[in-house]
Amino acid sequence: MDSKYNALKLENQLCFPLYACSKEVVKRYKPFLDKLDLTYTQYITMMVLWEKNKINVKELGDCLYLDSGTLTPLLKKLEAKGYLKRERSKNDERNLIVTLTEKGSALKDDAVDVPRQMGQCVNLNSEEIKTLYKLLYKLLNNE
Amino acid sequence: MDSKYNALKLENQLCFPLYACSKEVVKRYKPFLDKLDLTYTQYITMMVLWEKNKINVKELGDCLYLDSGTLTPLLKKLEAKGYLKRERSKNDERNLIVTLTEKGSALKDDAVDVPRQMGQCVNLNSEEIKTLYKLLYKLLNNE
DNA sequence: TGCAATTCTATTGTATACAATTTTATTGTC
DNA sequence: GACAATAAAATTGTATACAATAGAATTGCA
Repeated sequence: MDSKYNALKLENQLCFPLYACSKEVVKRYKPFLDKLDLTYTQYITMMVLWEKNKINVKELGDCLYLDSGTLTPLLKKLEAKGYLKRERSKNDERNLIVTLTEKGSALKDDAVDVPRQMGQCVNLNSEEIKTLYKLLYKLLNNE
Repeated sequence: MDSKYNALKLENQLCFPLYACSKEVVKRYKPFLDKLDLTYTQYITMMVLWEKNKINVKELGDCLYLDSGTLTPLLKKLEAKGYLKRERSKNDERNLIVTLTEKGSALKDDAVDVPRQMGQCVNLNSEEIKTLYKLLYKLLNNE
């Protein structure tokens, strides 16, 4: 049953479970994030802001592995919801600085329970999670 | 430095490296798939067809974790490229059967080298790949 | 200083994803 | 056989992603 095409089978790919798993996990977030009126991408964007308070689009993109083509419309939506402000840097007008508003900051308290709730949707023990985490970052950074 | 917000840091999430890694790996496929004029999603769709030759949209969606909203336009594009045929089942007109064409079948020989080329873009040894693979499927199926 | 190269954000165009709904066909039940 | 329930695709609407390009500001250097 061995052929030169074996490597082309979906079940022999590493990429596919990665792709499918990523979508699946994002989907499991949905019920929790719906309550906050955030999409997954909006959620991880807010996460960065909760840590940094203020950041420009370039740095945000470096954190999230996203470019301005994705971030510009996303940040406009989060601004429309009142969670952040977008304004050009005084020092360098090329930079757009994103700042958390009061409302955006307050949302952090509503979100604080999401990671624990998600943890209960994942049937891996802490050892497995640690291993998976390390392998993913190794692959991501191609060390 | 410990606060109730620690769990909300991006670096403490499992979901994030999963999400970022999935996109990164798809991106590494691009140069190889460009030569075949296939996107990543089109590529994994063709993979299923190379194995099954003939399949309906529902089963294809079960294999790929995609629904008709994604698959219908994608299959129309692959049909336009001449790689497959789309026709209703005679037995049950609800089912749309997707069948590989000669041209689609021939593409398999051009694609056969892609997995090996991709393997060289991934800096994990075979043990790590096996571990990662198992953990991803465990998470995906939530066993 | 002048201006080419670079940097940063926004825009455009294409391709997913997926929830919700609609359309069409088939099944199950009385 | 009528018809409600179910099933499969397609459609609609919204939100990413990202390559390629454009536009504006800044930098570097002859």
